[in-house]
Amino acid sequence: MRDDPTHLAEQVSSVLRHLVLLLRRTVAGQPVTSQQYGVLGSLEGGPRRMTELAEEHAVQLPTMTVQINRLEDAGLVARGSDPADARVRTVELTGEGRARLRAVRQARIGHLTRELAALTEEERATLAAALPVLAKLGRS
Amino acid sequence: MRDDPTHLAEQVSSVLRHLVLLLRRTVAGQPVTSQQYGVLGSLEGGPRRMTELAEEHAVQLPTMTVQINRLEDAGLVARGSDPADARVRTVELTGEGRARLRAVRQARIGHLTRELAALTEEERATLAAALPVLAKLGRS
DNA sequence: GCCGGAATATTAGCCAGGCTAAGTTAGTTG
DNA sequence: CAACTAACTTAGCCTGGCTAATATTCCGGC
Repeated sequence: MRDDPTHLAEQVSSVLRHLVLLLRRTVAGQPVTSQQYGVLGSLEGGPRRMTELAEEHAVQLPTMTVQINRLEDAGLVARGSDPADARVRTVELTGEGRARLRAVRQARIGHLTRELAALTEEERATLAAALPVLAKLGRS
Repeated sequence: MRDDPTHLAEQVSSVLRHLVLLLRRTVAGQPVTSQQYGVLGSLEGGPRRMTELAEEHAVQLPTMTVQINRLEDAGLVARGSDPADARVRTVELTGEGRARLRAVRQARIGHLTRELAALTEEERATLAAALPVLAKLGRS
């Protein structure tokens, strides 16, 4: 019974709770919120339209509008227009936005790297093996 | 270089993002929010005081006050008093609260169980092996 | 060509859930 | 017993979700 799905589900549930709390602690008080960071990340490859951003982040369009408004006020992104379709607004990183993104990413990866460095080689291997499985969850 | 901490950190970061989005989808539209569910869970073993709850959930006391107000309005918890110290308020599950907790827990575990059942035996074993490692993160 | 419906965004107004600062009440201690 | 500390609550602010209601703009059929 040790490896039946229900028992495993309870364990996963408990670990997930731990990870969520950990994330909350890690993220608190950074120069951009985690949502803002996520949006900036989506813009790294070039301008995107509002609908794309909303879908990618699984939020409604008005939510993304507000989010982008804040980022625009902060000078991290700029709105533009699609010459081919006057309905669509595009959003792209400003120089400052790009710099901020880099800095926050570095801080986050650095934090996580230090956590992982505290593990043994074997534990890291175990974790690495499980990542593809975790990535598969919810895709079914 | 495949298993160095920084590279692994980037992968973990990406998987975490996936899991957070997954959780959000899973949780949306349930009869209690995930925070409320968490608080109800803390009360399962009997009455608790406000400070305890706030600490356990890593929020400030006023935040917990509001949370408990809502749960009380919904009839899921009841406030009481500590006879030994009139300053402290205790919080406990009502019958309805206990029933709701059971129902939501069952729904969540069920959902996760179905996800896990879609994996192969081997994938589940890989995941199970990684759980203790994940649980260790952030405890350093 | 233009009229109605679809697509793209935004605005407005609501709710949950965080926070800090300030206030109240009750214990504790010099 | 006066002053401090502890436990909560209230008030006011912010982020980040949502839906419903508006512009605008595009496109297809007549």
